[in-house]
Amino acid sequence: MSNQKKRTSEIRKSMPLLPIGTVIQLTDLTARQIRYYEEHDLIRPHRTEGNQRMFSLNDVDQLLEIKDLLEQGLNIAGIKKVFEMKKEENEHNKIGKELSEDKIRSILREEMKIAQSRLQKPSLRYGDVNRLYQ
DNA sequence: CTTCTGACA
DNA sequence: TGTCAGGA
Repeated sequence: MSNQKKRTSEIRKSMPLLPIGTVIQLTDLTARQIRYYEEHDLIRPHRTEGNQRMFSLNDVDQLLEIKDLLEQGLNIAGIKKVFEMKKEENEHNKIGKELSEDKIRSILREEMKIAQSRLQKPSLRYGDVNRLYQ
C-alpha cells in the first residue's frame, strides 16, 4: 500500500463526524461513561461550534479499546499507561511492527493486582493504606 | 428531539 | 455509574 493512501485513510479515520448518540450505539457505552473517559483524557473528541462532541472512527476504536481494557480489570491509570506505551511503541517502530504483547501483559498484571487488592479491601482508600505505614 | 455541564435523595 | 435539572 502506498504511503499516500495510508495517509488519506488516516485522515478519513480521524475525521470527526459522529455525534455521541451514534457512538453510544456503536460502543454500547453510556453517554456518562464516554464523557467520564474524556474528563480523564482517555479520549479527546472534536467539538463543534455549539460545543457538541464529534467523534472520528479512531475515537470509536479508542473507546472500544477502553471498554475492553476496563473489562480486563484495568483502572483509568492503567489504561493511560497502556496508551502511553502504545504511543511510544509507534514512535519507535515508525515503519510498521506491532507493539509488544509482553509489555502490555506486564502492565496488565501489575494493574490486575491493584484491582484485586481493591476488591479485597474495598473500604480502604490509598491514603488510608499509606497511613498504616506512617 | 439531542446533547451539555454540574451535582448527588 | 445512574439520573435529574436547566439551558443551548
